[in-house]
Parts: sequence; C-alpha cells; structure tokens
Amino acid sequence: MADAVRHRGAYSDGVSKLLLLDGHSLAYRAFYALPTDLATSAGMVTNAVYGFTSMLVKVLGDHQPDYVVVAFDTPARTFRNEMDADYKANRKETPDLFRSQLPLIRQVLETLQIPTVELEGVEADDVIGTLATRAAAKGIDTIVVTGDRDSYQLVQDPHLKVLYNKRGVSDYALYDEAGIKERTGVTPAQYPDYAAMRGDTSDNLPGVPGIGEKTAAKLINTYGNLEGIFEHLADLPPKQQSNLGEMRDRVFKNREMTRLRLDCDISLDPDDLRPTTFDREEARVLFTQLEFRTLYPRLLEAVGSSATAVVDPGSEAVEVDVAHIRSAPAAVELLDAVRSGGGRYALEARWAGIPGRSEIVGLGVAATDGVASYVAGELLDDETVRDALTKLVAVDGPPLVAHRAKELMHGLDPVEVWSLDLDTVVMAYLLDPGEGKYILDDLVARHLGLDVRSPDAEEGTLDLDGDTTIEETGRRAHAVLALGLFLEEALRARELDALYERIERPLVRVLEVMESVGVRMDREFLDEMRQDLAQRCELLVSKIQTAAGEEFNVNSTLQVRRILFEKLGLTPVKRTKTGPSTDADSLQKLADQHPMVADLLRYREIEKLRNTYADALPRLIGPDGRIHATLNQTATTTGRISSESPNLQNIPVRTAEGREMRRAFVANEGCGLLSADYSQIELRVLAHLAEDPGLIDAFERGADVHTTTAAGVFDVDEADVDEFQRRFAKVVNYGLAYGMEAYGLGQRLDIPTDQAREILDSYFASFPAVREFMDRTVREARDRGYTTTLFGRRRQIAELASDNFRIRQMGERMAQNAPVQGSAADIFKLAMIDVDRALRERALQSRMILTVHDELVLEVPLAERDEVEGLVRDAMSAVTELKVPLTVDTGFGPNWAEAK
DNA sequence: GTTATCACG
DNA sequence: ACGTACGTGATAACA
Repeated sequence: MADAVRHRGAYSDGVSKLLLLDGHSLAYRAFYALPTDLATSAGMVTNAVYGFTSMLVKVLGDHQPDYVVVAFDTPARTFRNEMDADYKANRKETPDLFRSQLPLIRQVLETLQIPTVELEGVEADDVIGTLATRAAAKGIDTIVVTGDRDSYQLVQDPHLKVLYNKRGVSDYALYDEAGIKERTGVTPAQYPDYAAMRGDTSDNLPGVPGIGEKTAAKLINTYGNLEGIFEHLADLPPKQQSNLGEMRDRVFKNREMTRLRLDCDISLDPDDLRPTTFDREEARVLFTQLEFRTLYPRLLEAVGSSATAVVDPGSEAVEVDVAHIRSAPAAVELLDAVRSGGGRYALEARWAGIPGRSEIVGLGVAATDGVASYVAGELLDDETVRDALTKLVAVDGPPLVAHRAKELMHGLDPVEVWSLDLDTVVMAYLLDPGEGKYILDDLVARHLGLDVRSPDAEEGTLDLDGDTTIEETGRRAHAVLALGLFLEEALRARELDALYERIERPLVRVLEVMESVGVRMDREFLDEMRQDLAQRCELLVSKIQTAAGEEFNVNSTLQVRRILFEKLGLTPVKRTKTGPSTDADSLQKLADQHPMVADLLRYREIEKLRNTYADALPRLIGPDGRIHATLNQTATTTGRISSESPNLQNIPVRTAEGREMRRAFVANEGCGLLSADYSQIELRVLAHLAEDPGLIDAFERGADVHTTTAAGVFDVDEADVDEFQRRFAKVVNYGLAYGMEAYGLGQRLDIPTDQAREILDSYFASFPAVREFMDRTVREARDRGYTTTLFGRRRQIAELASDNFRIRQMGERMAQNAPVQGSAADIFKLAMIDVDRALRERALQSRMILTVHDELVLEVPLAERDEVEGLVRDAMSAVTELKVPLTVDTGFGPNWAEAK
C-alpha cells in the first residue's frame, strides 16, 4: 500500500500544519444544531451548508494550515453497514433536507479550491484516521476536525489533535491526548472499549444498561480493556455482571464498529492538499447566492485578504491625501496633468439636490500614481476648467474609470465624455446580474476590503462642505480606480471582457444620450384623455356599486373579493395565497355568473390606463415638453435594458383603446417617429441556438413560422393550416422560450391539459433539436451554476440547486429562458450601438429615443426619413450573423401609435 | 415594506 | 400533493 502522504520537504521540518475535516459529520452536526428556517429567500434550506462553511472558515482562520483536506462518505454501502444489518435498519433515514445540501457543500469547497477525498465503500472517518495517523507519524501537526467522537481514539501521537465540534460553530473543543483523558477518563487507545460499553446514540450503538460514561471509564481503568473486564466479571456487582453478560456479543461488536480503520488504501500527494488561491469573485457570488452575508468578509479575513495590494502594492494606499482644489488655475493644472499622464484615472462625483435633478457639487479625481484631488463644483462653470475637462474626457483622452458613468456624463453635461474605459457598476453587473444593487461602498468593501466612508460621517448628518466629505469623495475616486482594475481582471477571468468592451461599455454613452434627448409629449392630448378616462371610471364605479348594492372601494381586491364571493356568492376559479383571486383571468371566467363582472373588468382596464399612464405621464414632462426616462443598464438578470420614471416599455399597445395612449408620444416639428422592430427575434435566436433544421428552414424560406410550426404539430400541409391551429402554434412558440408546460399551455389556449400535452409532445417530435437544446441548457446551468448567451453574458441560477421541487423547476425555466432572452438582448444592444454609430458617421440629426426590447424608436427629421429607415434596417439586420436571417419591420408616423 | 394586479416584450 | 411561462416597473391597498 502506498504511503498516505509521501515524504516531502515541507513535511520533514515538523512545522507544517494539516487540517483534516470530516465533511459529512460536520455538516450533519450543523444540520441538527441550526434551525432549518436558515434558508435563502427563495426557500432553499442552507443550515448545514452554513454551519459547515462557517466552521471551515473558522478553523482556516484559527489554524492557518499549510494543507487541508475534507473527507466525505461515499453514498455506497459501507464497511460498517455490511457488518451490521441493524446499523442500517436502526439508523434514521437521512433527511432529504440534509442530503440536498451536500452538493452545495461540495460546491463551496470547489469554489474555495479545497481538496476533497472519498473512497468507495470506506467511511470518511476511516480515511481521516488513516491520513491523520500517517501524517502525525511524520511529524506534521495534524488536526482532525469532526463531530464524531470515534475520532478520539486517534489522538495517540503528540502531533495529532482532534477538534471536536459539539453543536453549533462556536461550541467545540480541541483535544490532545491529555485532553481526551480528562474529557472521557480513558486514554485514546482505550476509547473504543469504553465507547463499546457506553454505547453511542448518534451511531445507534446500544450501550450496556446501567453503565454510563463514569462506570465505563472506571471499569476500563481498573481492568485495562474489555477482555480484562470480562475476565473479572465475577468481581463486579451483580447487576453489572448480568447486564454485561447479556450484552457481551453486542459490546464486542460495538468495539469493532467504533474502531477506525487506519489502513485505507489511499495515496495523496501533499501538494494536492495545499489550499490554492481561489477566485474571490466566484466565492463572493456563491456566498451571495447562498445569502451568507457575514461569512464572506470572515472568509477574506481568515485567508488573510490583502486588499490594499490591489490599490497600490506595498503601501498603505487606502490613506489618500486629498488635495482640495478651490481655484480655477489649480483645477486646470490638475486636469492637464492627469491628461498628459496618459494613464487611467477615475472621476467620482459628489452630488447634491433632489433626486432626479441633482447636480455635481464636487469632483473627486484619482490617478494611478495614488494621488487624489477634489475639485470644488463651482469651478466646473469656469470656462478654462471646462475646457481642460473637455480635453481630458475627449476621444483621445486617457482612459476614464467611473462608477455609474452614465450619471457622471449627465452631471458633466454639456461636456461630452468620450473616453469611458471602465464603468464599475456595469462591470459588477456583468459579473452577477442577479445581484440587483451595485453600491460602490459594498463593492469596494467586498472586493478590496476597503471602507470608503468617513469614519465620522453618519448618514444624514453629512456636512456637505466639510473636510470629511471632501476627503471622502477623493477616497471614493481612488477606490473606484482600484475597483475598476480589480473588476477588469474578474471580467477577463470569466471571458466577459469582450461582452463588456463590445457591447456594454459603448452602450453607456448611447443610453445617456437617449435619456437626455427624451421623448416629446402631447400634453393637450394627454389632458383630454385623462378627463375622458376619469369620467368613464366614475360611471363604471357607480354602476358596479349599484350592482353590488353598496359603496365599496373597487380598487381593493380584498373588498372586491368580499362582494364577489361572499355577497354575490360567485364560485372562485383560482386562488392566491390569501384567498380567491380576482385577477383579469379569473374575472373572465366569472363573467357569465354575474353581469357586474364585465363592468369590473372594464373598470380595471380604464382605471389602469388612467392612473398608470394618463395621470402619471404629464407629471414627468419636463420644461422642454419631453419625458426623460431613465434607461437602466444594470437592472435585469437576462441582459435587457429596463426603463423607469417612467417605464416607457409598457405603454399599452395590445388593445385599441390602450394603443390610443401612444398618440401622446409625438415627434418634434418637422420630424416623424420611426419605429423599427426585430421580427420574432427570440424565436430566431432559439432556432439558431438549438440549430433546429425545421425552424431554421422556416425562417430561411421567409415562411410564417407559426404556420410552419402548426403544420409540424398537427401534421398537415402548411397550406392547410387553419386559423386555430396557427393560433395554437403561436402560443406554443412564445411559450417555448419560457419553459412552458402542458398545464400552462392548456390555460392559455383554454383546452384540457392532456390535449395541451399532446400538442407539446407533437411539437417536440417535429422540432427535436429544441428539446435537446432545452435539456442541454438546463444541464449545463446546473453543472456550471450559470447560463450563457451568444455573446457570453452570464446569469447565475442558484435555484437549480434548491431542494424544493417547485423552486428547482422555476430554476429550470429560468435556465431555459435566459440564453434566449439574453442573446436577443445582446443582439438588440449591439444594434443600438451600430445605429448610433451610423447616425454619427453620416452626421444625421435623427436620434434614438426609445427602446422596447426588440423595438427601436427614433425621432427623424422628415428629410432624413428614407436614409435613416434604410440605415436602421441595414444596421439592425446586419448586426450579427445567425443561422437564420434577422428581419426588421419599420413604420413611420407623426406619433408612436401611427409609427407601428 | 409586501401583495395583488396589470401594462409591455 | 402541488404548482404550473420568462423578464420588467408602477400603482393602490394593506400591514
């Protein structure tokens, strides 16, 4: 048999330290010590993972080992199971909730680059016993970390200790030989004999009645071992005599089961046990997904995070002297110096004013040489300073680093920023689009271990002109620069750098311009509409209340529920968590039970139009008569852009009545609105990704894809597809990219689930590559933890590891949807960039003003109409080469309603 | 702050 | 037995 650990230099000096963890037993301890309501917000129970990881971090920090290994049991029947049929029978079934957490524990270890070991048919404690004994014999300081008392017997070498984890993380004891003796009253070598009598409830080993820890220890100490005790059975009190006599076989069997095998056939190269450096960002993402908020900083601390090194190796770069620049000449000097320096620099603005209309009151400037300065905001109005700034951020200026560059660009307006290199908020988004918030302070603390806040600056009590905030802004600029460099590396490591450089970075400027251009609104039209809607609402409310026989708040689902289901006695069709549902879908089905329901539906529709659009939009019109929505580049998990204040991506269009709202979105005098949208882009992306010959052929032929699908599904010629079949196929086509199931399809088509299932089966039989693609996508997402798009955009999906069937299924649907929706978003963003470039190159006046996922709206001077229409069409369809053509539909009109 | 609803792709 | 199509943002009600 090979040596457990081959002799290496590092081992011979006797100061090396090895940690051996029993993964299964520690996790098991944690599982029972911590409440199972320790779970992610998605409901994934993580108590064992948390307890284990927490313990791991603690021992890593406390003992700073040179080598670490975590041993696991194999799922197969083990030595002891076979020895004792009762063992298995008596043992409580391992709870699902526990078992489901084991893969997550392995994921944690994999991410932290901590080696694991398992041996087919051998229990983890035997593997650990073997490795520990051999390592200690070579003079390596070895600590066995476990929740299994059987390991006490191992402590027979001065180099070997056991860290026994009793319950929670903090409740543990480190035992050497003397410690074991003190704790149990017997030596480690005697432990199996002692435990055989005492029994072990956690291992389901029955002890001898009437013999507990104290008596067992006394007997062992008197007679040395089990054999000695049974030889002198006659000397014992009658009760013990009879009990021991009856249990004799059991006791010896117990001892065999407690004894650890120290001769496992295992060979490890110590170099493989050396913890290698792990990817901080990957660890951070994992810990975030598991929602281990406090654990990540503790991990960094435990492994000795050298955060300052990123800022400026070898110096205490966190402490930045911030020069406060108050004069124009000094500001010009600074800006010119940064420009001629040519290296990367960061700008971080300090803002003041009401949200949405805030202005830059100061600018932190940090360069790679470790200098940070603060330029007082009023200097930015000085012509010489503005000129210097303009030159600094010009196309040929040095690379700019900023956090939330789009906002900075707005703040610096009319100075045009053309030299954006790194926008840390966008970079952080690409690393983990599911995170949602990308606050500078958090990112810097997490990645660099720095605190950018002033120690004495309490929230809300900021002294706006005081030295602390000035210093803080300088420090923040410095942190942004360091963060940019860090994230650049992180993006590269995940092959997200091309996506960033080709798509997301250029998009920042494009979106910024779109926001400031805005959309012109027809205020009078909106006003008329508002009055009309208000009147109709009022009418409907009184009609509904009359029918109900009482006055109630029609907007309250609670009250509507009471009226409908209690007072009028309608039968609920669907329910929410809190009671019967009153959503439009349910109301539709209730309509024939009472005439009032139709009015309620009608009211809901009108009321929605009124308060979400007609009432809200006028308030957002600026002094320039235009609405300037915020286009958020970091809001969605799939890569789409979102729009807020207002959301211009959900302006009604599906009903004739709602569509009227779009007449309020108008073009400037002498202009029209050009709308260009990708035809069925997601379906085309799906055809491309799945490489389905049938779908690809349909798109290449320019066939109606829904008709083709219907022909496949219903096994008829395309020419014979009827209206219904086409409609069904269309619903299937759209549902596909969402991972729709038979039930959902049935609901939407209002047909029985069985029939819907037949349609789906038939679909997948006709387009088998689609099913294969979906399966492959889910599989890959499960293996890797994330999905990818055509351009490498990632989306982490933690739900796939959930033990909750429902959540896991949701994860699967997300995994199926993300590459499709995300790739379409990639393509669309690229199109925006190309359209923007083409407009600039030809010095056209036309401007993009809206983006609605697959539709682009431009405000176009009438004289440019033909040129721009062609240009947009070409740019959009030529943006990338897929296995199917990208088709673009365009329309032109005086307002959005007529441009479609 | 959360829930239900509903507008869009 | 349970839930059932992805991704957004805005609103009103309710806690």
